[in-house]
Amino acid sequence: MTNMTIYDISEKAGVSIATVSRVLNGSSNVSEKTKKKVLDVIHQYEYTPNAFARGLGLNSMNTIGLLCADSSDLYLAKAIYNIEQLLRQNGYDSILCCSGYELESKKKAMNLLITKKVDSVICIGSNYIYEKEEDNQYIVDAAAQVPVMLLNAALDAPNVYSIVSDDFTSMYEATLQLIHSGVEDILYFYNSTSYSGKRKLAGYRVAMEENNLLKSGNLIQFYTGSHEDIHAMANQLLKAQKKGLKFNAVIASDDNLAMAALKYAQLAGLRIPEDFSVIGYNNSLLATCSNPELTSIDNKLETLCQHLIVTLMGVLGGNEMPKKTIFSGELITRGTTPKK
Amino acid sequence: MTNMTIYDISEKAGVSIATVSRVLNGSSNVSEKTKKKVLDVIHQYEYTPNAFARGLGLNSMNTIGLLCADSSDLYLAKAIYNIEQLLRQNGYDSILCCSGYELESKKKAMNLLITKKVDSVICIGSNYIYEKEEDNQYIVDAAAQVPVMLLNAALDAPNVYSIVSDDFTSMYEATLQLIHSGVEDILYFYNSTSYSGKRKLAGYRVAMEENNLLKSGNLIQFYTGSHEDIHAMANQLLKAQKKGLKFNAVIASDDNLAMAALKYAQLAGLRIPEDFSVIGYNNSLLATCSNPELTSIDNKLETLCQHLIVTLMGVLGGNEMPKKTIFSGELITRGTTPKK
DNA sequence: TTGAAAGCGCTAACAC
DNA sequence: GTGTTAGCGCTTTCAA
Repeated sequence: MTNMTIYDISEKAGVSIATVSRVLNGSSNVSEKTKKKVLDVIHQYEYTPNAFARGLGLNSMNTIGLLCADSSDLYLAKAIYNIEQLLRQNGYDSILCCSGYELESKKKAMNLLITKKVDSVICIGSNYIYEKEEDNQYIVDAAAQVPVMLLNAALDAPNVYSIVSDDFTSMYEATLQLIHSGVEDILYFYNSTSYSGKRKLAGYRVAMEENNLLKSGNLIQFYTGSHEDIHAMANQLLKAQKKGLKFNAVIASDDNLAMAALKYAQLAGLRIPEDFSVIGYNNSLLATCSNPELTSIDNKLETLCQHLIVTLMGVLGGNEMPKKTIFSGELITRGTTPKK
Repeated sequence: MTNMTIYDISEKAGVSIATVSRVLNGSSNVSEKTKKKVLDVIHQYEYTPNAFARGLGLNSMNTIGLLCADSSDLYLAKAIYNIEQLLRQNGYDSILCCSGYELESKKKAMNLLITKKVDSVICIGSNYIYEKEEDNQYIVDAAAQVPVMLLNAALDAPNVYSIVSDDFTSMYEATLQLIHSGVEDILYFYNSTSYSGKRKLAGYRVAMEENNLLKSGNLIQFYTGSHEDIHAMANQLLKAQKKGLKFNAVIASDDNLAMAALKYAQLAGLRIPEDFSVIGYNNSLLATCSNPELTSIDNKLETLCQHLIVTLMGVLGGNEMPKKTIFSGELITRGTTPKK
């Protein structure tokens, strides 16, 4: 029998609703005898408390809001999965909201989550933080209500906690390594000016400039099309080459773009890695699918997620927690870069 | 100012809470004048109704539960994304639960959703339906409470609605086409015995048997490892070949497995498609990443999702809706199969 | 250790 | 067209 109330149970068990409530919430002030009596009835009727009523009283549903631009993005999807699991292990449920990439729709999604009385919201992906300070106001506003966790992005504001991978250093070192192996005309291929997007670009840029290799601004190529349209990406590289741009390597801000670089090389008849090198980012499934397999930067997503949840649980538990945590990435060398 | 109640608003606007409630819910029985007055106050104070209180009264939160085994699966993630968007367009929110692949954890996740008083639950992916009838009881039980929607799976039970792609026919025709182009030793590579998994296998099997080509049971290879471990998959094929199994084509039950087949061909030094053909399933991002690009079956995920939502909205609106809807897939021919 | 009762914020039936 | 009021099911003081 379902849809029973606490009154039904109290009646069947011959106690008051307060006692039932105490048993339900594990209060210590109940005698073992009555506790057992109540529990028996509860199990017998498979009673489960009404979450709304509980929420109304407590103003919380033990639910965390998950915000992500696009759950079909390989990287974000993986993050969602990890976070979801970890939350459940900690007794929390999650509500997912796919907000899309526009600021306005992000604001809307954020509000929706807040309306739902989530205990915190986790922004998954660096695209939630913008360059202009004013564009991040919606995060600050939300943080006035509940703690806001940022995965792969950072913002210095009250009640906002950032967990990031050190994209700058990862990219810097990957670029340097490629340079040291003798490759000089390295094109940077990216599609996001988000927090992490800028950090990555900076890592590449600094490494190149330190070696006086950033000869042309065209070596930095921004792609604006669909995240899944490998052909469009590859065409952009092809076009750049036809315009006379010289490059014999591509460092990409994600593995999708790197796949396109591989495709470009194939169309241009270049041998990998002899004539042409490619480095991706995220170390996703794509990296082991391609031929040759893709050298890619692993930014330790699982570690980030774990730490995010640890931090969140600390915050919800009323503890002082670090406002920003930084992890290091790691270059996974495979077949698209020259062997040392 | 946040955390205001309907009482605060009614006071400021000089009306009763009932009138505020009416304005909130768009009831027609309010004069334009008072309506505007109330709306002004609401906007001024940025008041938003408490979702719990509303839920308590209505016993609904306009929320749909999404059940999916693993949101990091490329295919499932895409489905989630589509469904999420469509639901929001229809004024519904969604709660995602990643259940994992074990029956027990699926039952738990299903119960959690029901406890949350969702208005319906959508099971995303064929793995929610099992061969044994008793293993599907949890679906039947859930359907006693709220309508259950099945994406890519089917179950004949009250209040359960199935939206499926005709996997049997898709696979049958793809196999036939490969046979007609002169390929005979076709290996079937799969990793799921779910509803749709069985239908796909059957399509292959019938096509092969009709042509007397299913010479060895070993031509049907079941893979049990991780969905993401391309190397393990490829190794299984390599091992089969070394054991003397003869095959010059692989039809896979998803694109991941097909990627592994491509990798196998490369390791075995086979030319594609001259010596070796591959057909995948899902027409995912992977299909355009590989080299050569993968011939794959598109099962029209977006169409399925759209129809699922249309059906769900019908059901929630109290209309009679079809219990089972079937769509056709389409073979997208690319570089891994012989040109006609 | 237990019970009675006052909310929590909203909706909807009913009265005016 | 508007107001009054009785729930919705639970948690939590406060008394006993």
